[in-house]
Amino acid sequence: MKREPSAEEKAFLEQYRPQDYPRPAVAVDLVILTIIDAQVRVLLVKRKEHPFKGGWALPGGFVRVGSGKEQGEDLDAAARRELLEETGLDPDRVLIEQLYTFGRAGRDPRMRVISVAYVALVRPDLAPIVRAGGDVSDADWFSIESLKKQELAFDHREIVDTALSRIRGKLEYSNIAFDLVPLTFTIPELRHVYAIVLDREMDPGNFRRKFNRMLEDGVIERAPGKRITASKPATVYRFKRR
Amino acid sequence: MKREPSAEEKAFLEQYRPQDYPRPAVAVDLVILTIIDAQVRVLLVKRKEHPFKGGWALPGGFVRVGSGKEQGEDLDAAARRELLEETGLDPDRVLIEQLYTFGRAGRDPRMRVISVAYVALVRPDLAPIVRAGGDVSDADWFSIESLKKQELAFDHREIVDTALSRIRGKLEYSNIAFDLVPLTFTIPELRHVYAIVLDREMDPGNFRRKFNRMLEDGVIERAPGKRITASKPATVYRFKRR
DNA sequence: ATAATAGTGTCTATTAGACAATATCCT
DNA sequence: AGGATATTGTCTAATAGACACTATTAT
Repeated sequence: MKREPSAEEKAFLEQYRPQDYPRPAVAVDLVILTIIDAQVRVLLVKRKEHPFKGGWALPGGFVRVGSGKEQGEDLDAAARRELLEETGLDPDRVLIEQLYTFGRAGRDPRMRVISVAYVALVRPDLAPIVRAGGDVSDADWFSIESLKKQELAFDHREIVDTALSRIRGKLEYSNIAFDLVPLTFTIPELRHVYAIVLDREMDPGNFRRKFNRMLEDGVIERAPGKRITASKPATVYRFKRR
Repeated sequence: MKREPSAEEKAFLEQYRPQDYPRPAVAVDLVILTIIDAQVRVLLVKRKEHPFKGGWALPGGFVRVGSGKEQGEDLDAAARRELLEETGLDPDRVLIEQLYTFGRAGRDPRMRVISVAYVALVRPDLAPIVRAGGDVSDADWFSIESLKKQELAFDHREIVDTALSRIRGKLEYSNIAFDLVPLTFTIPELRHVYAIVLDREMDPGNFRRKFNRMLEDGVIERAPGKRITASKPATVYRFKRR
């Protein structure tokens, strides 16, 4: 929106003082997903402070809001900053997108907190470096399965569920699967990702046919080499982009 | 999340005082859509105050945040309240759902405002009563076409575009079309809604076949009477729910 | 040689789309 | 009777799923 404010409007803005109606705190929370040991995993951090001290929660933090002309950081920037801070991962190498905004009154007992949730997909070859960043005991990749028996802080379970449902939906009609697989991959490996995320077997033949259409569309291309497996080696491909 | 805080945590909460880091204002903005005169229309209101005084903007307002134990209203509640206040429409009779959260720094020149945008679909038979609520000159249904030449306040054009793109997408795989049509409708009427929203003609025969599957699935049912038209009258149906 | 799985082929059912043909009502 | 459009029918192409079959490698 590029426009030139009128003189009158400029004057208004000069003398404008925000009313002190109570304002909520605004946070970004991240659902950082990857695949480790054939399981979908979400990164959780152990809370150091009340409330839910010692409990597991999604990584996140408050959005930086400046004062005066400096209004602070964009929401996306806050999400990317948190990703970097909490995992050490380069936000440019990770798919990160806004998920949904959770703002139920009382979701944080301290005060009114509105949380803009983001989902991030981390390629499994990048996931191991995450631990290196912080104290191992303070962050861990929880499998979705184990989450069923794990209590989460705040409404973070609901946020995780929303994220999974979103990712499962997008798997059908988008290319996000390529963000859950190393830079080069075989068709069976990609198929496993689908099977793991959707939690159902995919027919190898039918999957390959779908995949071949992507090849024809130029979305992916062959990469050099073959992947050695316990049986017949598989052709290696790579996604075109990045 | 139902849980019993420990005594220590209770003590923590008792003495907790929110830090006075600057906080953003949080608003809900509504993209209220309907169909009038065979055009998709969005409800805009004329701004009474700076900035953008006299300009057209999406209806909306700040989320009510309490202080202390009273944390105020949920985001959905705020959206429903604004809908009622700005249009007089019963939120229970209107499809309303969260769209996306816009929080770019500088999007409001006064101060940092994070806007949780909602989309609402108003059945065309309910749309006329909207005017009655407020001053006619202060609110109007703008056709999408006319919006191209109409400047909007803040980043509201981006919000409207996001809403339209969302609605167009959902038209393909959900039942939202029934929220853009009167309680009873004919197949051609429903087809016109698709054609208007997607901005392309729909083949009458093919559309009917898709529609017949909904009939078989029990999503819709025949309603009494026939719709008299300029030519052959059409069978009347109704959506099963509400 | 055998196990395992990569990769191909075939058949069926479903759905979208183009388009022709018929039915029914208003004027 | 004629115009308009609701409604039905037909054909083709694209896609998904079930499943049989062949190919190639490690062991």
